[in-house]
Amino acid sequence: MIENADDFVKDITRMSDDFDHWYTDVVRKAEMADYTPVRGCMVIRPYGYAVWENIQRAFDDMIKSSGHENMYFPLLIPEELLMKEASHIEGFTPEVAWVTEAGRHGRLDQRLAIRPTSETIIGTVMRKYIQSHRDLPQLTNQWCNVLRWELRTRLFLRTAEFLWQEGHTFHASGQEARDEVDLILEYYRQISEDWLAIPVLTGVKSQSETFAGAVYSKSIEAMMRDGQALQSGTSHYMGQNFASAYDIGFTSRDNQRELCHTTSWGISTRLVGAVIMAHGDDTGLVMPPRVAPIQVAVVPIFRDEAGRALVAGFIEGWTAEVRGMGIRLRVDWSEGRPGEKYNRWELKGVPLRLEVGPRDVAAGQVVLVDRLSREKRPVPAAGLGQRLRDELADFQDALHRRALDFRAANTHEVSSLAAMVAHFQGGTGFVYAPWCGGAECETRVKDETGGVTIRNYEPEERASGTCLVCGRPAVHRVAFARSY
RNA sequence: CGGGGAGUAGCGCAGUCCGGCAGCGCACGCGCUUUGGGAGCGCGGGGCCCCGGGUUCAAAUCCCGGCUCCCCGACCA
Repeated sequence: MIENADDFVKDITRMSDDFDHWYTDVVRKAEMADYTPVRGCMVIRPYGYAVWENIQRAFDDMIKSSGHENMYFPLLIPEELLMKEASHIEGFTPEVAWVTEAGRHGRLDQRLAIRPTSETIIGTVMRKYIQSHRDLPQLTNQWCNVLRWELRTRLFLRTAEFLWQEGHTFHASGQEARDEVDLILEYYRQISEDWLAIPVLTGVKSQSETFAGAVYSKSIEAMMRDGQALQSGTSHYMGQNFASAYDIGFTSRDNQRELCHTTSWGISTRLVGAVIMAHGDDTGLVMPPRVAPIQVAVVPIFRDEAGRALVAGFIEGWTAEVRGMGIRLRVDWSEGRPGEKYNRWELKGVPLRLEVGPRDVAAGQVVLVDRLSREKRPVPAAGLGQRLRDELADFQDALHRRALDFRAANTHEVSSLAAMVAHFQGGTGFVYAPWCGGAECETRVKDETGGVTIRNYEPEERASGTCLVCGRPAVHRVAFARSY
């Protein structure tokens, strides 16, 4: 591993040599995030945080358009509250951190959990606001941090503390709650595919991977460039499990006391890691334009003060127009040679670069370079804003198409456990197989392959053939993969 | 929580075995020359050698105790 301090591509471990080290090198050298003195906790640096902010904005707009409202709930959850829903406790207790002292003068009569997720406190609070069927549905969301004491951490993908949104909704009927789960899953698909250019499998999780306390969980599953799957968002139907444990009820139209049906759903800063691992290459990051903090980097080239002034005047001639079209453009006036800047912006994955020197000024043009092909194309300065807008849209599409092609090339189909095991001896990617629905067969695959699991499946899709493990009639066609 | 590795300048490391002036590369500051794919030369600043004890004339180095981080597994968004 090369770990020199200078922030250049020559110091990034090659992806093909060691994907894990490549990832860590890129995250740190592109100034996305870094380690801190706090165990398992990262600092998200401005360039990484800006990506998260863009994701936040996009998703926040989506949920508000369908009537969801943001709230904020306490970070600390009294032990008694956390402990009401049996399977939820079982799932989360191992990774919960506790506050057991409260300063010099404070007294705690019970310890307080630092939220690992907020079903318990939100349910407890929201029950006060739900009396009648007229109060439903309640469509709440909060943007916050949570803490889960993970033993093994990885920047963005798994840290003890992370940022996310958690939606929690309360409904009068099960059907309405199940529709909510599907609506949010569709939003997540759009965020991933339309904004991040990462194709995903949408579907339901097997029972063993269902959220602690849920009736069923759905997910979006993306493929990283090492062929491993990344669960990138989840949407859960809780049935009346939480409503029952926390007594979240309402009076129905015909004056009957009924329990709510609830959902919860979340996406996190893990999505930033997904962008890095789904699109990056040996040169560094590749940012999808729609969430790229900088969409166009301009590198001025000049020899002396006179040249500098000439180039500066030329650039000023069109930056206002470009920015006015909502394009995030940055002119790099920092010291340093052009070559150094080319490499820095490529490392950071900026989709488009404009090189502008005296020759270009004379010709009334700029040299356009895109991060995918890295070919140099002269384009006229006249109408540059529209040209850049088109190029960014094309780039977004090309990146998505590349990811689709990559996934297709790394997706396979098998019909027997032997074939599954053989594939994952050295192989990666998604492997579809018919499955009977039995947990034992799922476990068997995991044991025999050393960790391959069912990512998700389309519940409506009926499988033909027989279960890859037990040979009984198959019920579902499911996607298997190694996952993060 | 098991196994492994590492804490020395902002970053990456050598020095530790065999005790004896605190080093190298990059980064950083200044000057000059440069600038269309990672510039060159010169000068310069910067240290709680992870923490606490012990041994010794003398400890980055040896001994004892502790802390932290990273990697690999099992667990997880």
